[in-house]
Parts: sequence; structure tokens; C-alpha cells
Amino acid sequence: MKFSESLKKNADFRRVYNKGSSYANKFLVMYVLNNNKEENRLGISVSKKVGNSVVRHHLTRLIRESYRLHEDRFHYGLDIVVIARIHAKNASYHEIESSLLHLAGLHHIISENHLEKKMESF
RNA sequence: UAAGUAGAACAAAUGAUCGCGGCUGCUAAGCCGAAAGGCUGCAGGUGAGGAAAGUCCGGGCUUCACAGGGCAGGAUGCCGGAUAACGUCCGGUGGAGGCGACUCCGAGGAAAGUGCAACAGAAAUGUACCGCCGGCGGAAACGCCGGUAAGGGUGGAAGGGCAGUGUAAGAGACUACCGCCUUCCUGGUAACAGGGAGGGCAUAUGUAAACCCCAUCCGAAGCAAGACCGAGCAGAAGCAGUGACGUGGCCCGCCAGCUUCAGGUAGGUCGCUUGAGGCGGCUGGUGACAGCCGCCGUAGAUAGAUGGCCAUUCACGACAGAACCCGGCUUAUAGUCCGGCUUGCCGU
Repeated sequence: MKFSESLKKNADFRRVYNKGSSYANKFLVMYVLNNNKEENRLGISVSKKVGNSVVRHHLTRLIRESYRLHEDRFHYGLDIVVIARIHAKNASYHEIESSLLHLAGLHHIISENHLEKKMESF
């Protein structure tokens, strides 16, 4: 991804959980925290409760792909952690994508223009 | 053609497009760097399984330990072979099931010892409840004493089986056949099979997935193994006597500075994929497999790459994701497909 890295350390995850703000919908939970850097860092977490290894891998790929395709619309300087909920097990790419954008809108970390266009299209 | 039986192969496909990880290349591609190299870009090609799973066995590899032997502990358990090795595989033997193809077996020892065996039953290792027979007593009913494991009853199991002789009634007491045990002969590498002779069964039930006995095997931990490089912080030694402090100077102390050293944290590199490799052929072997020849090059991530979207097609897609590597076992699984074999039916 051009403008982003992945969030790796357990300590980084903990900092985002403790200090970041969170919103949730049916499929996902999103934590966001400023990291004072030039780029975003994305962490994806899928619990074993959601499914076996294949299911969990597939979900992380869907979430990463959703973020990748809308990366240029996100504000930068953020640590973002996305957690897949159990209902996400059978979700399609489009459901995950709209779910991610919805949460980003609630956090006000996505560019307004695009969001408005998105809203108008509904 | 139907039913069955054992085995082999596959695991939605194609195209376009946006991405990700290795690899290779780029008529001197760009940037950084003294270089080694790093980052970026472009192009090409490549990128999960039959079980990648469970982590139940076996081996390679690595580090540590190690004179030899024993004990303890664990594993295996008909015989022979294959193999790096195995608890795997192949071929046999014996037993069980099936008309058959074929399938199944935790298949050493209970005549070394110990333990356990509910309930029932007279009695569970050494026994007489009923019954049968004999003797004595009695008018009789019956009682007492003795013999008896053929019959009844209980039980998973009652002391070789079955038929006869025999007897008061019975009994391997005796006899035939079968079983068992000992021993000999023949065949077989062996398990074992066939046959002869003898014993006369006090060897007397089951359980060894109870202890145990016998034979064979096993050093321990694992790639987060391990090897190398190595910031920073703290440490040691040295240098310069430069800067700050100890009221100015010198010395000295201390902090900062520079150099070197060991240590090894964060981090990085290697280990990391050419290997008991795959495919085909020939030869040997009943077979597992082995030998020879030819061809192929086939993931290597490191918080972890193989995905998204669109179109078309179909039977509408199961179980499921490499993490050092192999050989097995076990468990999960939508379906597709191939040729063997068996039994039945129909036709020639």
C-alpha cells in the first residue's frame, strides 16, 4: 500500500485499544488514534471465534483490500485497528467495504467530498 | 446390465483488470552511498493441500550430554521380508466373517508368582443342594452314616468332549474317535502344517487394555533448534588535556567528548529449501521395493505473500491455508472420473 504500513506490535495494538476512540456496526469494530506520523498504520484483528484459518485469512484480505482501494480518501497520521465481528463470517466484499466506509465516516477520518458523493448515490 | 468389492487419479474452468511475496532481467533505468549494498520503478516468470489439519509414531538436521555395563521408566509383541527408520508397508501362518471377490484380528506367556471375579449357586479351587446307590434305625413318613460329578438347578465359567464297557450307583477306572500335553519323523528360512509313538489329563475357569514374566528397541531437547553480525543504554581500559562544575591558576575529582574492548538487548543476515525429490522407461522381485538410463526444475512468507472486482460457462463448488524437511498413521470432505475383480440376470 502506497501511503500505509501494517500495525505489527502487540504494544501498538494495546495503545490504540486503550487511548483510541471506537465505533462499531454489524460486521466491524474500528479503533482510531493519532500517531503523529506522515502515514497511516492499519491493524486487522480476527478472533478464532469467527472461524477457521481459511475464513480468518479471507476476512483480513477483504478488509485490507477495502482499505487499499479507498486509501487516498483517508486522512493520514492515524493508527487504525479494525476488528471483524462474528457476523462478518459470511459477508461479501461489498458488505465489508461499505461497512468500513461507514465507520470511517463516523470517525470523520475520510475526505468529505467523497463521502457526500457516496451519500448522494444512496 | 444390476448389486457388490478392493484400488488409482482430480479437487470448478477461462479471460480482462487492480493489488501482494520471492526470483530473474533492465542496449550504463532512477535516487542514496567511498564501496559493499539499500530504496524505488519497469518487464518477465512464479507462488498452498490431499489432507497443508490432529501433533499420534519414525527418521534427517542442530545444540547439549556421553568409558563400559546395570537399574528405573517407556514402547513394541505370530513368522519372514522391505526401509534411513517405524507402532508403517508387503508376503505368508493361524483364527473370525462372507455364496464369492474380499474383509477383520491388541495374534508372546495363565503347567513362575501375586491380585481380582458383583449377583446367583451347596460349592469359584478344591465342592454333595436336589438326585442316584449302599448300609443302619424305623410299621411307615423319614432320619443318620457313607459312596457318587452320569442327570437337574445357578452362573460368563462347574474341572476334557462324545459313545460304549463297567458298576450297588458312578468315575479316563478301561476302550474307540476327537482335543490337550510330551516326544520323534517329514515338508517349510520361519510362524506352522502333515504323520507316528507315548501319557491318561491333579495340567484342570476367566482376566496379562491387572501387577508381572520373557524377547527386542529407546541419551535429552527442539528451527522460538542453532550459527553469524549487531545499534542504544549501562560497563571496562585508554586518549586528549579541549568544554562545563568544584570561587581564579596548576594538580586532582567529576560530567560531557573521542578511540578500543568484551558482552550480547532491539534489530538484521543465514539456517530456508536439490530432497531418503518428481515423472517416464528398462531390468530383478509374487510384492513392499531396489538398480540402471533419460527428462524436469516445482512456494519459501516472518505478525506472516497467493486476494478483490468484472464477464462467460458448468455438475453452482466439500473439508480446509505452507511456517525446517521427509516417511507413515488418524480424523474431515461437495462431487467427478478410470480401469481390475466377484456374484446374478439378459444376449451371442
